[in-house]
Amino acid sequence: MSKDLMQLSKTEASTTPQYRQIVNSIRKDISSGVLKEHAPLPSERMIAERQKVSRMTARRALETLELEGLVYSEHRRGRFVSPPRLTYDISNMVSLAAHTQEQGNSLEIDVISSAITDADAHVAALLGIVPGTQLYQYTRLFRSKGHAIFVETEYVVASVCPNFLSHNLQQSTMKLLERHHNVKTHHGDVRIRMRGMTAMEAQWLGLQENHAGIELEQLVYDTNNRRFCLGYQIWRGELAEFSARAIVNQNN
Amino acid sequence: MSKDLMQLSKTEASTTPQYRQIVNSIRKDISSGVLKEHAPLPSERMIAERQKVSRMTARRALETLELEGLVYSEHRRGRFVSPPRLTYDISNMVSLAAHTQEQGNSLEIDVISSAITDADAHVAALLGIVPGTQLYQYTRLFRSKGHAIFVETEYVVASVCPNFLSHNLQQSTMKLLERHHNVKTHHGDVRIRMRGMTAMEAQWLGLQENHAGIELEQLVYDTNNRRFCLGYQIWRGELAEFSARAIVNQNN
DNA sequence: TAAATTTATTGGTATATACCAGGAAACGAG
DNA sequence: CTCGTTTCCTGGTATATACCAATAAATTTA
Repeated sequence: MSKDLMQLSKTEASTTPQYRQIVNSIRKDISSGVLKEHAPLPSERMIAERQKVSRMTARRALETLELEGLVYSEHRRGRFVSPPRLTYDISNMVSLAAHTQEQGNSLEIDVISSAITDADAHVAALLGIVPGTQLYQYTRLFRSKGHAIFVETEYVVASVCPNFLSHNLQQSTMKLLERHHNVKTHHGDVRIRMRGMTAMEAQWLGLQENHAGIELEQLVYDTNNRRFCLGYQIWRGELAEFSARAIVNQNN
Repeated sequence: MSKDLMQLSKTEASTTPQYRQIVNSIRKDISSGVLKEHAPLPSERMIAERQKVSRMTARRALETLELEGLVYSEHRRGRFVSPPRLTYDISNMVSLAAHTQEQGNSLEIDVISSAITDADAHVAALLGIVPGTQLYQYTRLFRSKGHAIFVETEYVVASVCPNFLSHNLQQSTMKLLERHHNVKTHHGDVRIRMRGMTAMEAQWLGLQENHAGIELEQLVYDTNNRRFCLGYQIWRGELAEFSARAIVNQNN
């Protein structure tokens, strides 16, 4: 046994699990720039063969990198290096698109569906309306440079904006409401939580079911302190970063 | 083949993967209350035997439930039902402990370590000080009803609060700074992101490496608009929910 | 050339097996 | 009754194998 190998056996080789050694090696390749953003990683079988491990071990290594957020997987296409996170200022509810473009990132919007629906118990409770009230509901996919970032579903109280769905929804809906329906956004109550994606959400984003995501719930109030919109964004967890400014309450 | 089985084969049995059927069945047990919060789930081997699947399949089912946030795993002890999330209002930087207790939840604080250190490049850049500046650094574990929730590491500029570490750190440090060092918190810049836990963090929280977590970074300013504290909280992802109020900027 | 088909590659699901290491409870000795 | 040891149970790591399903590229066909 060479001196080098003996060194290894005292440090990494013996104590660190094999799959974790693979993780470390790939992590190095990513941080050093050998693997650039959106570059495909070697496949499970490739790693298994080259590193002389079973495919399941290679797989475990790649899944670990996904958990860490360094890598994402497109369903049955392969795994790729995650790009840097997109920071979303939660104070900026009015025009995410414009703001993102200022940061130098493009932001494309696809309308997946739009419809008139009746409020179910959950939505009604949050919006403070009676169940059954008419709502406009629409789901949109947000992409940056062609890569899907998050999906948003919004529920708007229909009575405040007749014929709302006749607008082109590939733009800020808050601005639409202000311009055409005289609804001025005053503030929003925001909640952020982590959860796995549903089959549908994963499909929209081109990922696999249960991909780790961050949900952002927004309950939007107008200047008369009336709730008129409820929105749910589900972000690819590895891409999201939320920023906010917290002001300390004086009478504390 | 019985009529029941034929029904199944058209709906779940044939199309849905076995591990996902197990997931669904356990999910039902949780939502229906058969399995209560912190109750132990059946072990991998138990599920494998009872459902007549291999242990790896049972394991996959349990890992999926972890990803969904319904279940958490304590290192080599077993898996348990996640309790409801704890909501943390990010505007309330001053006294999380007091606020949490108002909600009816206890919050215990353990001091894991505390020391005097020199600012590294990263911390220095965020705090706007020169690298090497003296800092107080301490790490604390926050628990509710005995269950670990998150770990926090804070860096406080030493010059603003001489002998800070002589205080009992099992309380709000912002209040300590205000009371004893005349440092008044004015606001904080907060960032929230998802990431896997390091080996150390996982150990502190009694979880396994790479458990999905949410990191909350807080850069705290005093009333003179000077940055004096940088904090990192890493929450168990399945337990965290962050709330905030976003005020729309008038000149938008 | 354009459309349809075949083929190779990728990840997804699943089994059966083996050994290791940490935690907890049962047990036995002082 | 308490302290230390043993034993059992848990998840953690790892291999080797098999077949499926979706994608994408290569190839054939019209």
